[in-house]
Amino acid sequence: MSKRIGLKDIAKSLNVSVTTVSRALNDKFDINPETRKRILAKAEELNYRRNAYAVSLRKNEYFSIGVILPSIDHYFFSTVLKGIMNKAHMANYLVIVGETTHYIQKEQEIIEQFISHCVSGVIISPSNQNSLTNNLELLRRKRIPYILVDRPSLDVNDSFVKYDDINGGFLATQHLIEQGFKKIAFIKGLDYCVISNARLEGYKKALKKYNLPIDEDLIKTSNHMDGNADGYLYTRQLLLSANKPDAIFTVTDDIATGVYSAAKELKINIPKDLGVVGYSDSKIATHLDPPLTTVEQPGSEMGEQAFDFLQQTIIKNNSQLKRIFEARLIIRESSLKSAKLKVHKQHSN
Amino acid sequence: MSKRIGLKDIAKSLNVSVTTVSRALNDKFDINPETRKRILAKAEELNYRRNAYAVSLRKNEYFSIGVILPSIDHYFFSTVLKGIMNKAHMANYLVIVGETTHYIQKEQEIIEQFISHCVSGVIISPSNQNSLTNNLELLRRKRIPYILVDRPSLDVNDSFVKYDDINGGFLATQHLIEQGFKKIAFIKGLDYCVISNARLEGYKKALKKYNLPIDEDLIKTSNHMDGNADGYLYTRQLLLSANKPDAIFTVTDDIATGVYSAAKELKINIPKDLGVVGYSDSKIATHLDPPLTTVEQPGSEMGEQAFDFLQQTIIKNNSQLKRIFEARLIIRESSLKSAKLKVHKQHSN
DNA sequence: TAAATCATCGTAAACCTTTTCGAAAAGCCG
DNA sequence: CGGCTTTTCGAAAAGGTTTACGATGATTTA
Repeated sequence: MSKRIGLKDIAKSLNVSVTTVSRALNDKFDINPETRKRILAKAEELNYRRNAYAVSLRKNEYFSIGVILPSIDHYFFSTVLKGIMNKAHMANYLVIVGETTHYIQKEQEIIEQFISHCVSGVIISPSNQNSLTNNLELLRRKRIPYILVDRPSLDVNDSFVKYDDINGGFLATQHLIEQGFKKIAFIKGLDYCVISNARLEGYKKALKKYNLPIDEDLIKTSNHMDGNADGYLYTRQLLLSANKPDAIFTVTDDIATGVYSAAKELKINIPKDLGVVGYSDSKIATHLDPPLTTVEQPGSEMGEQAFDFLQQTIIKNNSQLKRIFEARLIIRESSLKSAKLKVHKQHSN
Repeated sequence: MSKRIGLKDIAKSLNVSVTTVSRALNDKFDINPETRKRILAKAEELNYRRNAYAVSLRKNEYFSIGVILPSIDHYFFSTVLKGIMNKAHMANYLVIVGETTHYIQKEQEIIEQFISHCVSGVIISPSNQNSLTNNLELLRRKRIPYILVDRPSLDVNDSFVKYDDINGGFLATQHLIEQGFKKIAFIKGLDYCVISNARLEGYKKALKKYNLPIDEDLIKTSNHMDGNADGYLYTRQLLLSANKPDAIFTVTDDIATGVYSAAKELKINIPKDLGVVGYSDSKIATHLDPPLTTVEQPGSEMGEQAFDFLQQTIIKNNSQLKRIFEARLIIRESSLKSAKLKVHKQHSN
């Protein structure tokens, strides 16, 4: 195994001191341009590379950030990561990634690992609201700045980046109402999922605004593991009941795909007999037949914003940076009872 | 800014030496269990965390690997990353990720960054065949082991993990032929894309085996930037020409979605009037209408295998580890001319 | 010409750990 | 009780780099 070559090796082979070599490579002023040239040439010849560990240790600055995501192959999160990495690369930060696969235990291990590796900051989309308090406390005690992504914070001092899910739910539901659907079901996520609850709140708000009754029988809960299957089952159940809805709003696009399957099986036409609106504008949405109306979630933009916030916090010690992305409805065919696509106002309240 | 606390702080507050503290925290044998307990308690109290940089520097072992992918939000790559991270987490390796967005310049920068950060090894899915030689040379000169993912190597000594794309192309085409399709078009990728060429080879091989003519007019080239659009355009072109095919095999599922769009627009029924087979079994495949027949690419498995290979190379200095994953056709409705799903042998030759 | 300035370089400490070596103290044996 | 091992600990070096400081010789200034 060939030893990694360092400043010492260059110094020895040129009969100068390590300091001089360091000065040459770092473009310091107090060095003879002549020897500088010789050193650079030698460094090139020996294929020298800085040892970032030694540099960081000495200068006490660690140019790396950690990113913690629940699931990396989920399209939304992968775009968030893309946004983060894009900005991070430009700012010369190293990006260390950890995937929790929704286990709080793993989340904690990753955080511990990141702390040991002296990350300058962390961008995290917590797996679970309950775990949040304990695991984030680890970072707080170490005074490592962090930015929450797509999850609201429990601590008022936290910085975060999220979507306006309430308004998202509102816009989706309002759109269905304005299209003439009268009985709108909602398939939501688990009870402790704050995002799902926010969308549910928006859903209810819209119903109230248009004086439609809130029928708890039309609100179903998916356990979020296999959205497709849940969507299928609940849709069957809903469409076969006496209390049949004429539209379904789902908390994720994934669930909406299940709605499609059930509708097709029962020979119910989307959108004429059943309006459908999903959430997230995932890749699938445009490829469904008919294309799915959904609420946009520009993950990449959110990732970039998160990195910007983190960098500001690291450098200027800023705190309480918050950004709520506006919800934007993307209207496609699945919700258009009247075939023509009407222009629709995007904001409410 | 509160200073990071180290061994020294614990030592001072307990009136012992730094060595003793280190021994206690590392469970060495020559330490009094009594003092060990005191030290551990103090470490806990002060919320001490190892400085991984100092440890690595001293022990000269760097437990991290770098992963370089062309595009992180591409579903296949995100599953590869998932597989890698899964194994890496268990083996206690830090995972550093870089995304080239298909720029060889960026790929080089990332590699340089990784070298500086003393990664123990690299898993890379190169952006471009041409860049490969130069950029990998950087790693080779530093004797940093690397595993190629989903790209064949130019150097016979390289370790890699890939799919049997030739057989994949063969199986897909053979399946269409056996379903009764006579005139099968192929929409391929760019000319220098080795993967695309392998699938093309399989396509031709199948045609030859069944004594069907190879018609270059039926072979189209997508530039791989917007598969959907290319698929749409070429399909229109093909279906409107005199030399109309009755089936289309595409080099990616993405392109196949374009085929669907065009077919729907021209009111051509899939699969009755047009058989379609894609490649990759991406998320979309099952949600298309009809569900798309495609060739499987279990990215996660491949990622795990890549990590295993890398670890073996790091530890036992192995080389030339190669694994070619079998191609497996996933038959769905888009290719079933005869409605019944017949059992199909998976291997050829 | 003595003194002051300048350009260039080296010495040594520091960053935080681990590890080798040796030292002190305590226990054991005859 | 003298010599032995055993237990427990500390001093110091090492890992690769940066930096404060001092040193040297050359050049300029008065």
